[in-house]
Amino acid sequence: MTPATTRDTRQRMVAGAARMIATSGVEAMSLRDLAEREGVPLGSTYHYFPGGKKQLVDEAVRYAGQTVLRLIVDSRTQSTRSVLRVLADGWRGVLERSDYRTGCTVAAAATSTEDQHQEVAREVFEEWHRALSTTLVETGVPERVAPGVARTVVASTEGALLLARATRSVGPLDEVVAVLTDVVEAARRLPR
Amino acid sequence: MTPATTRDTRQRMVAGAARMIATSGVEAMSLRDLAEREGVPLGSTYHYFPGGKKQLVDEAVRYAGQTVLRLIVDSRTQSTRSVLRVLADGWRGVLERSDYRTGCTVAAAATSTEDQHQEVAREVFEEWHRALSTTLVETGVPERVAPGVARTVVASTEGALLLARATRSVGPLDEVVAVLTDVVEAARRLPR
DNA sequence: GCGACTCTAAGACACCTGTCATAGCGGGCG
DNA sequence: CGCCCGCTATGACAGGTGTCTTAGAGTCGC
Repeated sequence: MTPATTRDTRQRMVAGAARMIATSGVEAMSLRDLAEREGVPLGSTYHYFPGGKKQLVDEAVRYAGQTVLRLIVDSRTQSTRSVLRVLADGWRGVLERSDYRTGCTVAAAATSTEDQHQEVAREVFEEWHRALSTTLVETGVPERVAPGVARTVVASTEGALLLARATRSVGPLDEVVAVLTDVVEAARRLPR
Repeated sequence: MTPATTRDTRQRMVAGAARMIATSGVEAMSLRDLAEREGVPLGSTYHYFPGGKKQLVDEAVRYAGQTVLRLIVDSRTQSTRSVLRVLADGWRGVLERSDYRTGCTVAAAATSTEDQHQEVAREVFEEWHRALSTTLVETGVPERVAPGVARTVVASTEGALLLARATRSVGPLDEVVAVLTDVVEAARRLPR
């Protein structure tokens, strides 16, 4: 076996924390629960994360952010499916796999009481927005309106996720994506 | 003095809880903090709310929901300002008064770990959606597309609120409302 | 005035939280 | 082999949480 234990345990904690945060929120995520659920010792938490829970949360949020960012960036090459569809399918999977209990890790960080986590959430949201803007421009949306449309896509996706969790159905997500698709199509027809 | 103490103290707790939930989330809202901040005795909590924290939270969420619902319904009469502007101005006030720390009580309930609170959030969201749908239809949006547009308005407003908090600026709210306005206008031009 | 009842005051209870210290296992390197 | 060091295991600590009890103050109607 490779000396993968270290990286492995650490990575497992980050991924597990991301999921738990997306389900319960930052404050309600307990280190004991996480350690138990991931089968790692609680005592080791401060070995891997000397900064304690705050550091672990920040890394989890960045990790979750990168996962979504990759979705957005990768969608640029597969021209058959639009960014909207890729995003919607990704979130649909998260919702269905968790029985509509898990949402967005970054959104949870944004509503944390800790300023530090809100700041990280801000940075991730900004990354998403930039990538989305670029993608939209590349698919024919005028540069002038792309930022506003991209912001709306980010916002309404997060909102739809919220409604989907409360409703325990993907309905809201589908409805919102349908409207959003029209918005992007209309934007593409605008004069450059 | 009128015997307003009872109603007063109770009402103060509900309103205070709504604000604290919108700021810190359901789980992070502490009954001790609330009692101290509102100048009411902690011991009396279970006199007014025999169901404990859960009952208080549910009432706070319904109270916050009704406040927004009234905004939507009332906007029907004042024809000069569209629902979107009324909603945006309301949220802008909440954000600015709290230094971008307070969001939506109902959204906080929707991300709670307690199923009971998620259910209440669902009901409130549904109320908003119905009222908004009706308003949109009355202002010329075809009945066929109104539900989808209304859902998108609710979702993107919630999402914009999230982004505004993380960004500590009303920018996202304004951007989203601008796009949303175009969406509604376009919907009005659709064949009935 | 007096009884009844609403509300307050204070505190105790069990539980859970993040944090950290200390002792011990275990395997890779010299 | 023997040492060192990354990692684990265990448990303690202080502080915070929702909850509930018990005793007392205050006030209203009769």
